[in-house]
Order: sequence, then structure tokens, then C-alpha cells
Amino acid sequence: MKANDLLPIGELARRTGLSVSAIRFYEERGLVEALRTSGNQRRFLRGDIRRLSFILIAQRLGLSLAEIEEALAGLPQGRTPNAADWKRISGSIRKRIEDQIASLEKMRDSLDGCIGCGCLSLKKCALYNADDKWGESGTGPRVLR
Amino acid sequence: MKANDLLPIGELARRTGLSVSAIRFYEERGLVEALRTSGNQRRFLRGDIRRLSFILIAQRLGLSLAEIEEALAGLPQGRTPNAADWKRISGSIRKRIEDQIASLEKMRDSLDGCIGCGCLSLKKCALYNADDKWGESGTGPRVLR
DNA sequence: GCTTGACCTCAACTTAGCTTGAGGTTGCAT
DNA sequence: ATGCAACCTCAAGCTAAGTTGAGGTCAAGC
Repeated sequence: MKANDLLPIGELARRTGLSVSAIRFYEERGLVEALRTSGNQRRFLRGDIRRLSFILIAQRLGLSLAEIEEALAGLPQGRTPNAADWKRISGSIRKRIEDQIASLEKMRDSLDGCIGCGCLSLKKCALYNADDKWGESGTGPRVLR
Repeated sequence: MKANDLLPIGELARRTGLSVSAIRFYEERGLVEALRTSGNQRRFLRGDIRRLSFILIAQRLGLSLAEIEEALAGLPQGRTPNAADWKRISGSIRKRIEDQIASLEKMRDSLDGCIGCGCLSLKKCALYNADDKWGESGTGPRVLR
């Protein structure tokens, strides 16, 4: 391990599997911060590997960048999450997963009851009314699940 | 029931819960077809209520419009799906749901094993490697699950 | 000292599934 | 015959999470 622990962006990309452009994008979003060389090149701390890994994992678990931002913002001064933070955060993530599973199971059961029925009557069809929370919410694309 | 069964777009919107603009969009995508009055206004068949309902239900089950298009294209000459078609189509939908549930359960279990670990070490973390199929796929936004 | 790969910024593009707005026409009831 | 809601067509905009490209700079090895 060399004297200074500062990583250029390409190195960080190789270490995390992210693309360089994605890391720059995250910096723009405020999810990571970077020091700069005199020549304006980014230099990251080793801890940022961990921070980005956290982002990656949280993403896989279905959190949006906005939600991740919020989770990270809950930590004092951009600290990288440690085991204790992780424990706290993972609790709420677990709940999300449970909810999703429950919702899918409900759908599956409705579907089973519906096969061969073919009614497709809105208002009456259990499937159609199975899970009201996927309704509309504001503008933009309808929530892509 | 009046003599002609042709519905103007607003009526169809009210009957299905879709917005007028969404129906026009679906027509553009080729998911529904419309007759036109001499004054160029759309007139839909009653059966299109059912067709649109099918689209709505399929969407809730996680199919994209492209997939729905495909499913509907499998039917001769833009026929509205009946009970038999529905049975066939619902089989593959059920599989999708099962797969999603399985994948979430795997994640939940990994998460449980991970709480308190906090390692967040890529390459080693079971959570990170839990479900490789959520990888990248071409351009555009990463698949939003 | 020079080449070359890694880096920089900024703007525009991507996909999905629509919505919104401008500017104009239709069709039904009175 | 007229008023007015409902309809029409386009074009542009929205969100999310980045990618791609143009045009230019940096830094490290030879």
C-alpha cells in the first residue's frame, strides 16, 4: 500500500464494477464526493469503494437513488456506513422485500383463481383489483415495477 | 343498448379508467384500433373495453407494453382475448410471478444472513452476488425493478 | 520533450409510458 | 344557427439512471 490512498476515477470504477460515467453521475447527485488534483482530476478516498458498494447493494434491493441518498444523508457528515448503520438500514429494506413478496403472492393467488375465468371485467375481477397500491402517482411514467 | 355500439374515446376512457391520452397512445402503439367518423373522430367497438382491460391487467402483472403487444399479436387478426387465450397467456404470467417471488426470497434470506455483518465487500458479500440476473442489459436506464 | 491513455466538462440522447399544451375542428343540444 | 364540450393532431416534456460524443487537458513513461 502506497503512501497516499487517493484513487483516480478509473481505479474506483475497476474496483466497484461501476462505469466511470456512473461514478461521475453519482458525484453530481451528491452520493459521493471527490477531492481534486491541481489539474482538476478527481481523487477518491479508499472508503468510497465501500460507499459505492453500499449504493450498488441498496440498488439491487430496489431502492432508488433518491432513497439511497436519504439513507446516506441520515449518517453524520457523509460518513461511510458501518455495520451498525447497516443493521438499522437493512431493517427497513427487509420490510420492503417482505411487502413485495406478499403482494406478489396475493397476485399469484388471484391469478390462480382467475385462470379459466377469463372474465376480465374491471370492477369485478379479483386480479384487477388485487393490489390497489400500484395506482397512479403524479406525473412522469407510471411506476414501472 | 342503442343501435350502434360505437364508443367515443372519452366514453372508453370512463369505462376503463384510462386517460384519453393513454388510449390514444395505445392506438399509436398498435394495441387498439379505432374506426373514424366522417369528421375524423375515433369510434371504438365495445370489445375494446375488454381489450383495454386486458392490457391493464397484464401491465399490473409486470408485462411491458411490448410484451403485451406480442401477446395480443399472437391472436388472429387483433381478436380480443377470450377465456381460452387467457388461460394460455396466464400460464406464462404465473411463471414470471413465481420467479420474482423466488428471487425476492433469496434476497431476503441473504439479507438476513448479512444483518450485523456489514461487510459490504463486493466479491464476497452474498447479498451483492445474490441474484446475478439483475445485471446490465444494453443501453438506456438500468432495468428499474 | 513528447506521446498516449486517462481524465475533464457539457450537452444531448436513451427507454418506457405516458402527460401537457397549443392551436384547431366536430357534433350534439338548444 | 349557435354554443360549447368533446374531439383532433403534433410537438415537447416528464422521470430514472445513466451513456455517448465532442472537444479539450493532464500526467507519467520513455
